[in-house]
Amino acid sequence: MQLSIEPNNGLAIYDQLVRQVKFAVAEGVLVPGQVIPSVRELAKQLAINPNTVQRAFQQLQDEQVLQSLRGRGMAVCSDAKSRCVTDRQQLLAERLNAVVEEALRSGLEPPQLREMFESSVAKFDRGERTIDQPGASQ
Amino acid sequence: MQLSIEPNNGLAIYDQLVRQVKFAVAEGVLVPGQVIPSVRELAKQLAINPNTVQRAFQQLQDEQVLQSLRGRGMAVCSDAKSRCVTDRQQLLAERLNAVVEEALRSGLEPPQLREMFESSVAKFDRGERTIDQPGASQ
Amino acid sequence: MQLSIEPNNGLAIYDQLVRQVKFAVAEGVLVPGQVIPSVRELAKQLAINPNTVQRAFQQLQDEQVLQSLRGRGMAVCSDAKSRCVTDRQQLLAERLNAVVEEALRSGLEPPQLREMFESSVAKFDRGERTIDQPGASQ
Amino acid sequence: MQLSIEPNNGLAIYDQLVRQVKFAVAEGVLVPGQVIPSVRELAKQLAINPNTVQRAFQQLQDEQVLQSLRGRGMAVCSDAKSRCVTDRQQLLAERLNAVVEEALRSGLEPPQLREMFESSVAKFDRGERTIDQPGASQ
DNA sequence: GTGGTCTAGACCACC
DNA sequence: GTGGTCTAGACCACG
Repeated sequence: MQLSIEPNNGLAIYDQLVRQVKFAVAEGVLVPGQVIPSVRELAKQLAINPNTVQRAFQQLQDEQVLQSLRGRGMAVCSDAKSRCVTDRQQLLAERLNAVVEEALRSGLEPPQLREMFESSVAKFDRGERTIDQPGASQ
Repeated sequence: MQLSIEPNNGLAIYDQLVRQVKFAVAEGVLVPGQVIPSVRELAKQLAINPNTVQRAFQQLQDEQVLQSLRGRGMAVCSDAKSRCVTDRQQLLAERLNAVVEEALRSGLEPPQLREMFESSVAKFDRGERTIDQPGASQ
Repeated sequence: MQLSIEPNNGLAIYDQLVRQVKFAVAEGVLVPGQVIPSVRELAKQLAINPNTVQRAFQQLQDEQVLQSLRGRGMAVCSDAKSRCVTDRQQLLAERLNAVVEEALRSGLEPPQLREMFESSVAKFDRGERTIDQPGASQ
Repeated sequence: MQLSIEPNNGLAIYDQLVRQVKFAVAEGVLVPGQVIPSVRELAKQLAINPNTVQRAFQQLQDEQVLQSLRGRGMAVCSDAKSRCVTDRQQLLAERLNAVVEEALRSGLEPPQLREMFESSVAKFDRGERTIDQPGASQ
């Protein structure tokens, strides 16, 4: 698993962790049953406070994405994948809706908005990404 | 001018005000030179603290959208409109970019994303909006 | 007498008036005994609030630069000139002192400061002034 | 870091703080990356309201002199020094220009002004300062 | 009346 | 512990 945090991007660090873990599960990078690195391990690796990792794990446990295996660590819940997939879909849909609504309400015409949208897709295709994701193109 | 604040939507109140004023200027609801309602007036009208309004106005002054006329009130800067228009365009583009990038990075294929996008546009066209805009549906 | 006000230069309007009148007296543009334009006249001419002019005159009266002649208007006090001259000198000296002190305290060396000073003098000589003063160069 | 505020000197307290912090960065008293005392700490130390300190810090953040490290404090931006140095130079130049211009416009002749200037420099050299600077006389 | 500043005290999210 | 936001109420300078 490859996690990365961006301080000061407006999102809380623990929130970035929660989202990234969910995404990893949704995409199959993390499979149900798999034991993930310990709190201390991750904290050291990401150079953040262990409390912050702990908080993210707590939330993931509350949402039944992770479960604690006594003495062995945290593992991905067996039924987490479907939950994460739909979670992500819904989250994306909501955000997309919000942006589209604001754009149209502010007077932008659908054709212009469509153009902006296609431009964003094209920009991604050209490999302009804010965060590198090695191997993501395969 | 019709301002409205939504508490607890994640955005600070003063930030909501800043954005709404900028949008109003961008759309011509507020025209350059126009003197806007006083701090106390707006605070009473929106049922928030005058300091909060003051803070928003301060930021708008820093960004050269408003200017203070000593003893007379706050007025829209003469060259504020173009600034606000480009501001809004850029802000929307950034948010759209972010959503698109996240969607594609998480494995969604462009065709599916396009479908979601069109669905959002259609939903808006059908008049499903979080905030009513009287008469906007025709 | 030629007065001019610059709104929003940080200085209060009534203060600008006070200073300009004092300067005019110091330079002999206004001579002792001379009756100056009425409050209403000046207010209309400068497009400012009569209250503001009144306030400036009040202060000038307090400082014995102007005196009210019942039914005739405000006139320059007979002994105002010397007072205004020294006033101005002292004011300038204080401000110059303050700038020099801050510059030197912040580590700037006297030669460099001298250079800045001469550059300012030269800039003025070249006619680069923030406020036009027609005929001032003769 | 040694900050001090002078109430009622015409400048707002938060503005005095902003300037002093910038100066401290410009002179290297505060170095990039350094975490400065907390809002509450400074407020207690200077006997002013935490909100006032917070306001100054907010402005310094807007000007990219400080950055907030969530939960850890405020730190000097890595590229703040050069910005602060030029800021200060420019500010001093502007003030010097203003004084020189006013002096010359009011009829003072360059030689006399030069004399006043040298007198200010000499006064500083003799150690007459409004604020003590221990050891600065050597 | 207007904006600008400051204080006091509270609550929140984050580390 | 940290910074960030908000409220309540006060005082000032200005027009």
